[in-house]
Amino acid sequence: MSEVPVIRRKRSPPQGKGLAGLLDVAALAGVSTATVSRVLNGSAKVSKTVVERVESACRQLHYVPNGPARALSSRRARTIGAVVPSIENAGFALAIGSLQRLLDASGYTLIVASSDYDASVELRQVSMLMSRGIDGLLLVGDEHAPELITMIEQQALPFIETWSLSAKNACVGFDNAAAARAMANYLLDLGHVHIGVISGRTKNNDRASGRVAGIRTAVETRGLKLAAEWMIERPYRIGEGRLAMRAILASPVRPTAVMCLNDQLAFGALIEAKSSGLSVPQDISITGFNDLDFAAFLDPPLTTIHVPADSIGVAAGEYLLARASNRPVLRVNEIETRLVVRSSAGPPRAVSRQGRKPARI
Amino acid sequence: MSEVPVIRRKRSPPQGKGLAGLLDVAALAGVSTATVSRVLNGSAKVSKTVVERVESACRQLHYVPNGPARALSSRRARTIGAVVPSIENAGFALAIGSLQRLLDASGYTLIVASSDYDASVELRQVSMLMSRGIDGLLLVGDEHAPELITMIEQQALPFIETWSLSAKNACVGFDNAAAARAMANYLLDLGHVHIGVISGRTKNNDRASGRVAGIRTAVETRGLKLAAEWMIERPYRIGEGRLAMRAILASPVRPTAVMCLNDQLAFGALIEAKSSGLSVPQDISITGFNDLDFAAFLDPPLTTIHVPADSIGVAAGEYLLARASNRPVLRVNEIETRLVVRSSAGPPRAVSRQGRKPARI
DNA sequence: CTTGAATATGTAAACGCTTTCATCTACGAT
DNA sequence: ATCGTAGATGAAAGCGTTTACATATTCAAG
Repeated sequence: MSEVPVIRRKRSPPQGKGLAGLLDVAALAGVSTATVSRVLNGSAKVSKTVVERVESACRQLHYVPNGPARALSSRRARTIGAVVPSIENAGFALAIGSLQRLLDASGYTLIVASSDYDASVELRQVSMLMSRGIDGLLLVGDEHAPELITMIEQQALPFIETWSLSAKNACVGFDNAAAARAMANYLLDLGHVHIGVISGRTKNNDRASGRVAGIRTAVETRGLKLAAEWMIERPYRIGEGRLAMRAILASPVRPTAVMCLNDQLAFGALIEAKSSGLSVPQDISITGFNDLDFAAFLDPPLTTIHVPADSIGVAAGEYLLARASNRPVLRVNEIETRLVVRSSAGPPRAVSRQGRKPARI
Repeated sequence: MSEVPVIRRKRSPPQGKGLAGLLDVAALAGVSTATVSRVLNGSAKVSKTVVERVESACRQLHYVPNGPARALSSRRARTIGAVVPSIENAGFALAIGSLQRLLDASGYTLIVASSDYDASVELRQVSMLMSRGIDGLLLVGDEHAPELITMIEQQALPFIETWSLSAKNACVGFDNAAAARAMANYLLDLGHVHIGVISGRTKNNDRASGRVAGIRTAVETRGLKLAAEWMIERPYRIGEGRLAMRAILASPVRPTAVMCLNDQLAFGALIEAKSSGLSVPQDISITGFNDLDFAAFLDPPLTTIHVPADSIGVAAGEYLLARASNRPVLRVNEIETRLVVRSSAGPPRAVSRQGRKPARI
């Protein structure tokens, strides 16, 4: 019951192992830890001589600041989180890459997680990121688990949605419906009447469903309609595009154009069309979406919608950084997409209602 | 000069804003913070009733643990860092994706940074990751800035190198030279004598240089040699592969086979060969490396080396996780690659020393 | 019974920083 | 001289957890 508390230790060998801590730097430089911190963060005026002493001490000791301690003490993690459907998807990889570079240049770190197009996984990932401590969050799309937004707002975490436009949340993206509509109109203008659609999964995916809706609008505006048997939904992969095209070609009446809502699907569709003896675009027109690196190199080069994924990443990063330092921001940042006309789409041969026998399974 | 220290505050409104802290949970559950912590981490036996009270309190308060505080206190960040040359490269994206999923399942977070194939950037990124607090590190290749390894070892940070095999560091990868040698031998066995090589940048890149070395070995073993004018080094991109092929085809004498050390380059090379009127593989054989998703869909399908990038990610993750919990590990984990024979390579037409006029530009 | 493990829980000291105050100098204005 | 003020630095209180150590409590064995 002594009054004197037991001092357990006050660190003498620098930081357990052999790592220098702020205290060691301060001691070497002959100043207080407060001053060292000020020098390191530039958070207050410090005399020139002291700055030099501190910097040299840091160098001598190979001082490496302790992130968690900094985060805990300053209540800022200098970290941004991002949850994308799949990092393996080239578009997202591009955006993430550019975002990462941008953040890095500002001393921020990026943590990426993927939801695999599953809203509940997304929710889990976000809560994990939040408990990790992040100063901002990037999400893809405007369709999430209901608790998601609540949770984010409850903690007052700045966040931005990407790839779509949102009616109420901050966002950087484009009007998926409008872009797809533009492509559909392009085909309609060429004279196509029978249009097939190979889309990505539309569940929990406003980009995919928006694009389909856009096409539908365009088509119906002209008094036409989309045939259900030519509407196929598949994961975004080349092989899947191929299978989807095969199914479409097997239908008794074939469309004269097939819109793929992603370049991978278009790649597969193209392969299948060619390998079943059709020539593109004479026998069938095929279009893509995204304008990935390979699109221009396909045979024939793919007519597609160019989406500047890297700009999305950069814009999202700038927004988040601005929010992190309380700078003013625009809620909506519309990114421009454009129809890239190459040669995988052309006018239909005629009102081709051909009766050729279906392609081989 | 009073003896009684001034108590500045002891938090009453839960955690500044409105976020519940451990203290709040403890209060609600009627236990100490230590017990709550024990329940949350399962780090010690706690009676059933208490566990329930605590869990319910957590739920009621929407308690979200504070990562930085945890990391600081426990000295474990539950975070793994990875520095890859470029996240935009499909191979790395694949590996990172599978690594991320694996770590996620174990409650770990992944932080990815990219070095852009630059050793000094890599060094910077690693030191940034270290100051962020990581429990393990994934690196690509066995060639780094000299200070890098020193720095890592000084902090006793577990790390693993990937994609190559290392003589001294932990690694999961394959023998790049051997894989490329196998491909070269395949071509040599087909009868090719004049072989061109389109490789990635070999500077600071032991994978690329290893592959080139492997080819050289194979060729020289047969008493042949690689012609310098058919050896081109370019960034890993389709367009670059095309340009490289164009240059090779412009040389007075053309090789009968061109080995591309990456599928993107092969893609470009293929396009160029075809568009300059050559048929593949009759006029010229082309091979790739990596077996990316599109390889099987090119025309003709690409003969390439299959590299299971996702397995590399998983194996690296398992290693790091094992190290993090002091489980035993193997230093070297050799991943199997295999030659995938498709149809972009075949026997040379003859001892083709054709004098056709060079392709355009 | 007493003693001693074993078990369950509480207390409070770190963890390595940032940041609020307080202190101390200098120096120009009065 | 005296005071006020601005600028530079130091002292120490947190930040929200984990965890070593201390403190009951329980129960079997001696």
